[in-house]
Amino acid sequence: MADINFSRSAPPVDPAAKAAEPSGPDFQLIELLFFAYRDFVGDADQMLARYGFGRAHHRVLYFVERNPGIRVTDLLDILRITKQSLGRVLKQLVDEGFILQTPGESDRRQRLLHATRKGSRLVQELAERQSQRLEQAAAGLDAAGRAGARAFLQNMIDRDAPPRAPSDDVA
Amino acid sequence: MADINFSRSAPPVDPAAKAAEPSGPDFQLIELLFFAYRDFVGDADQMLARYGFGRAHHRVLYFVERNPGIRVTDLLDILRITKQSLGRVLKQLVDEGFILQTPGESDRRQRLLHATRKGSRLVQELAERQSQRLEQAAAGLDAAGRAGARAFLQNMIDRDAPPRAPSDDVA
DNA sequence: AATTTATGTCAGCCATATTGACTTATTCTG
DNA sequence: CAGAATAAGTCAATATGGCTGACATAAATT
Repeated sequence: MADINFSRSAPPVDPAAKAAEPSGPDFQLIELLFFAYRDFVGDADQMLARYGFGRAHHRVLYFVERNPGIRVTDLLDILRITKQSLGRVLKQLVDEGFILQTPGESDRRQRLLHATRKGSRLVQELAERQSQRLEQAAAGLDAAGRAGARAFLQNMIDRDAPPRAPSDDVA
Repeated sequence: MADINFSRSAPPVDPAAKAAEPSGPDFQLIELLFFAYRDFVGDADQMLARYGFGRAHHRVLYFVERNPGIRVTDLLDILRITKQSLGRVLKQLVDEGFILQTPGESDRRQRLLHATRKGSRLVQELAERQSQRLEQAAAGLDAAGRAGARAFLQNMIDRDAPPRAPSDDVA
């Protein structure tokens, strides 16, 4: 694969060519994000396959573990998927004992979601593997660099949760 | 959605709680990556929909634009998909005049790929929109922070392109 | 009592990816 | 040169994870 222009090989951008500012889009950074995220989720994909799960299961289980007792509606808002899409993977996670549903105390229509011990353990395993990659990536950086990386990602996120049309799906 | 534990709302991690180190996986950073990447690709998705394209088309067109004259095999190696998957979107991009195929000069089995002017223009538009988000995210950072963000992403990427089994698909 | 809300479900469709099996050119090699 | 290897393409079937639309049920609200 001679002379392919992506991150793993020679950097396409000469760091010394700083003079002419109107250099257009930062292709290097765009590619960095693409490859970094791919490898990042790839870690989890491998482990999930051993359970017969996919990324969708990971996301659901993750946010349930991180938000114990979350309502279905709120989970849908975080994931930004439809309840039909959620339903399929959630059912599997419940059937296989990774998530538990309990009726809401004040509102018994709710089916509040909790990770079981088994579910928590899986989330933990997955997070540890992903965190390992993140720690190694941060290892070469000083405090300012690490803070910068975190702040950069934080700033990339839309401030205002893009408004849902008032009667979207949760109608 | 009271008290949901994700990046947009109150940070789950108290920055002052620095004492006990064995704090486990960095959930905050994991979530930051998830939401940041989602919004990042969301920008492109919107524009692509106007052309009847999806993310797969974007990736193909992007790497062709960035690697003019690339061979199909090398594109497959970058994208890490099968030629059948590539075939579908590549055909559309060629049929609709975004990509051009030219026979290799020394090896006429090759169908070297080039973005047409139309294709380049679309890549540019998409990259500008994505770059705008990246620039805004970097705007609040000093030089050290920006360098840190870039280095962090770079370090997240697997050094060694994970070895393909010697006769994987390109058989 | 009527309406709204929270949740779930059926059916069908789309986009993207996979495996496996073959075909057609063309190049390389013994 | 004959045969093997390589570059590319194609057909068919399947999986995953999304989507829309149409309903159903139970519980809460008005």
